[in-house]
Amino acid sequence: MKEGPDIARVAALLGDPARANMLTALMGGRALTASELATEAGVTAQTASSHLAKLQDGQIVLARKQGRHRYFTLSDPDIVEVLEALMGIAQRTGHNRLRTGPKDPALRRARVCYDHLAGEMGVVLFDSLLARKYVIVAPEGTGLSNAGVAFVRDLGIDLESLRQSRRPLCRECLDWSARRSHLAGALGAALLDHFYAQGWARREKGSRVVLFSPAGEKRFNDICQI
Amino acid sequence: MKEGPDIARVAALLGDPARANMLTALMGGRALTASELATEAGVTAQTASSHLAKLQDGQIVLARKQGRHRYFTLSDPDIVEVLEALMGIAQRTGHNRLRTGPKDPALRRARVCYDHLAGEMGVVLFDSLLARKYVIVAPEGTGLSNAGVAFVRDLGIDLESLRQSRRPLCRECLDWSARRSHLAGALGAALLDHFYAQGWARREKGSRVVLFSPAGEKRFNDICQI
DNA sequence: TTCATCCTTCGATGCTAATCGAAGCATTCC
DNA sequence: GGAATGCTTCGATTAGCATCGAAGGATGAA
Repeated sequence: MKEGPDIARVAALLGDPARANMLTALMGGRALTASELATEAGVTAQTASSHLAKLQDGQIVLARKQGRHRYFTLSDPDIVEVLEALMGIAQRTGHNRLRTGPKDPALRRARVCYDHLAGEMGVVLFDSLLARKYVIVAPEGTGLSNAGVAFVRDLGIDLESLRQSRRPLCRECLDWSARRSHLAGALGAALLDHFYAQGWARREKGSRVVLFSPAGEKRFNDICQI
Repeated sequence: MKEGPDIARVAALLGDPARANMLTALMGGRALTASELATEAGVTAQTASSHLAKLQDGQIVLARKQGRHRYFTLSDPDIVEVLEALMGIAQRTGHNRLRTGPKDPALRRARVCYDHLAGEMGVVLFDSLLARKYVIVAPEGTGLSNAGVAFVRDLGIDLESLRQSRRPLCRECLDWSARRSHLAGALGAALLDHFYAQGWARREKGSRVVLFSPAGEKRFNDICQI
């Protein structure tokens, strides 16, 4: 009644179906325009505009104007985490809007969580990095060991430029489908980019699914090998 | 639009002020009756009953009938985590319902997060356990090292009975005030109980604040000493 | 049994907010 | 310049839901 931050205002922002659809779409990581989000949410442009104003006011999304378009992104990694956590609860309590189809297993297998890899393959990757002590979880924050630095360099990823961003290099993100953590942060994003660049995987159009080619999956398993 | 669990239903449940007040009260960890929750939320018993039915239906809370009372608790550690995470966002975006008073600093210092210690002191405790490698964060779950087992035994805590519960022994929980993790799980709860039992600390009545006595804080610092 | 307490159900009310049509800016394209 | 596109503002409508009064079970106390 009297102490603590006000959950209700934030939760109410996420609690409208149209807004939730928009946010789920933004979990795909690409910046989307107001009209794309309107389509995703299944509402008209006017309605979407009103919703987006509220989300922006509540600092859930960021807007960037470019030409006559306005591109929206999620404002903060914490938002991404809360959304994934909410998905976990929704899932467990049987509130899913899945039309059970081929998408469902594929989503669990490998999907984009904003800009990094989630799903079973994301968890496998994270676990293998932890098991080899390439990634260390410490009180002052998760980070790379010396061996981890070498591993990332060997993959051909430019660590220096990653370190220059204000974004934390490594970050845990709880996975709603696997109920385990996967790797987020600048490195998480860079690894997924690497998979794309090497042609191991690509995004399925219009969804969060990440499709690995047979050869790509083999290479992926190789680098996860302990 | 078509894939992934339905965030909106869950978030909407948390997004009503009355329900959010109830849930915040339940973060105190004690089971509360329907009428207590009505008072916390500032609504009549009828209204509270309707809200509680929804929360129960959505599997956010559990009800246990005892005599003519119905006691409610949060249903799941994941719910606790989501609530704390939402508090973090609400806080950062300046949506707090704090009447800035002495409570605020005290809440940041030490408070109950369901049934374990949170706030600065909770974070200090967790960090010190990690630094001494008493608690190990591993892919297959957070756990106690042999040294950690000895440490806990020395405190006079019965580990065997803790292990017998289905609840995980160690668990990380993100702290909204410190933006760092503190220790949850059966051990987290047992440690806080220990602090109470030793007379080092007590609950402030009607709030989540944990008050350490000067002597108790000294003892607490001793056991956190590396 | 009778009364009191705790909680729920029912029904009515009222408010909030989502929605969309229509119109108005802003920007880009031709 | 004019037309087209992307987005926002305004206003009116509507639906959903929180709220509470009144009444009805259930449990425990006397």
